Amino acid sequence: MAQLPANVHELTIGELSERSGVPTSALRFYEREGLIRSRRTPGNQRRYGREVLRQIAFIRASHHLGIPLASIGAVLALLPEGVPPTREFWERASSCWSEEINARIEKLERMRDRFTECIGCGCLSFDKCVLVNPDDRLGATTIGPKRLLDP
Amino acid sequence: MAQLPANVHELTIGELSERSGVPTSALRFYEREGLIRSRRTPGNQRRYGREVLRQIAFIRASHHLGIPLASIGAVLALLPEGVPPTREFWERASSCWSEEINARIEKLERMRDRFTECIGCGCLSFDKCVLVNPDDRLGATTIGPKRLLDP
DNA sequence: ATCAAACTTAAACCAAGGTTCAAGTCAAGC
DNA sequence: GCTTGACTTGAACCTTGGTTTAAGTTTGAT
Repeated sequence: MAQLPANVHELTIGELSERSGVPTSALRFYEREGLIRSRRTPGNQRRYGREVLRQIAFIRASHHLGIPLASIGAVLALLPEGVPPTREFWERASSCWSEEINARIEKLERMRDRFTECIGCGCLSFDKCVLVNPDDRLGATTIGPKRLLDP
Repeated sequence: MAQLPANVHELTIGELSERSGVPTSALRFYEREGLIRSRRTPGNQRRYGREVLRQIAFIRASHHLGIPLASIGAVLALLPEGVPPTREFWERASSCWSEEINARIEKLERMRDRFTECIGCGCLSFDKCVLVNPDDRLGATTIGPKRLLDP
């Protein structure tokens, strides 16, 4: 056996993977995409601080909500280095995602109703039906850290 | 100029594209995927019957709802050839999609609430939080023409 | 010093839903 | 019967969120 933690406060990628349940390949991917960071040993291996565990929890939960990684990354980029994020930070992030989800739910409901209506009236035509060729620029809400920056 | 319709009842791919607003590349793709069909001229060019317009309206509306093309194709495959589909057919398809959308909405609502709760209690940990590592096999509803076949 | 386990990288591959391109063929108006 | 725009095909490419593989390096216990 080898590769046990030299430093109690730092995790190898394997340990981080085991504790988080996220494959190492995904962890490296997250790092390439700028969602998490690591220190490197003199031999170029990754070492993670404990705060990364919570960040990964946030990534997974957010991603499971359907938030794109790029948006999650934009929020995590606001985290100051080293300093543990405040609870307020997570709460603001949460409300940010909630709004996003609410918008998505409303959009789905609207579309469902339109579709049923559209089928009901038998139109399903390119001229009249909003669903067939939607100019739905309204639904294009921006996901991002705006509301975190601007409380 | 060239390629005007030889037959009033048939459309070239360009005409179909123009009338439907769907690029020819997408129309060919739909055909490759089995969602629509075409007759061929002796010179191997596609000609479409007018009924295809309505099928494409259905495809676009369904797809805009977030239904995967494969599921849409499975429903369209039930259309008898040549015979114009009954209104009942579209209504059953509609209710099929509505159920799917409702399930998706409910799932989103559940997740939104869990996420807020999870952030609120400050857990966001791998052990306790359902969102971080969900065993959410319940949400894996099958989309398909089952309900159309089995009224 | 040695050894195996764990790590490193780049590159290829997957799904979905197409778009773009190259190279060649068809249809129709004149 | 020629020209020109519309059509044909296959193959490569795109995005997102990763996984897999190959080949090589580091770590730490013995």
